[in-house]
Amino acid sequence: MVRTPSIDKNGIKRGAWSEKEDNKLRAYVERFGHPNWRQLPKYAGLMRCGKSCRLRWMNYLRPDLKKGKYSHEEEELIIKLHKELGNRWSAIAAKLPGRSDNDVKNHWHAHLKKRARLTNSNSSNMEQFTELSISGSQNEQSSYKVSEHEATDCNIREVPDHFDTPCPPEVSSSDLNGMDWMEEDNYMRSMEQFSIFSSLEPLPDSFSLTNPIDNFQTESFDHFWTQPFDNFWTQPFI
DNA sequence: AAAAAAATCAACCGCCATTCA
DNA sequence: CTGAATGGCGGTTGATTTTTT
Repeated sequence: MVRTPSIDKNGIKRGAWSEKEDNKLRAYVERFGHPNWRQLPKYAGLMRCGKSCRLRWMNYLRPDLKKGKYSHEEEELIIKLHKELGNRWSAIAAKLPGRSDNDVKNHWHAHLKKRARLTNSNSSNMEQFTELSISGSQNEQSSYKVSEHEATDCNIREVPDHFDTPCPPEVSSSDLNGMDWMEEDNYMRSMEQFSIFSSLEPLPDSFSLTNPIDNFQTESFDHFWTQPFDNFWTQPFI
């Protein structure tokens, strides 16, 4: 159900995400946040575009995501909200804690569209509606099993708190093929960066002091920008 | 048992709104 | 004001799985 992994002409990886990539992205976002999605993959050691990283996080890795079957209440709410808001999936998803817009949209097209249409066109015929609801539920038994299985396989909460990727990504000469000097420099730096932060569990205080995100939260903007960038090359990004 | 059809859902694409220099 | 960069959104695709024939 996922697209075959491939690498495009710019060296950007596409298609299904591997567990290793998920771990890198999760570790990075949980530690440093995501103030800039476009820059993130470079510093997280991912050969993905920022858009792809954002999508993966929002629709799959976010720790508050709810997996598995939709409750009857959730489905009724989606139908009601869709009637009010139309195809504004993000607005609808915002009312359903733990559900992403993509997930809600998929569920609508797969399960609810037909039901909503029937409810609208034949709202007086409750018998027919009930019958369709029951057959829908039977179909969903199988999809629920799949979801449950997938959730067990991929559930973030099942993975130990400290993800198991202590080793930095390997750098081979083939990785550098086709890169100009600047890309190569950035890539090598990101590898170094990754190896630094992933090998420290937990990070020492001295590192967190130079973490720009922490500084943004605790120091004034001016104070932050007047600090010397002693270890500029090993900071995540600014 | 095999083939065909339908269902599923993660991922991609293109567009638009916002921000910032 | 303008244009580039970025984030976010909705529509669509396509590989895989499940169901039906």
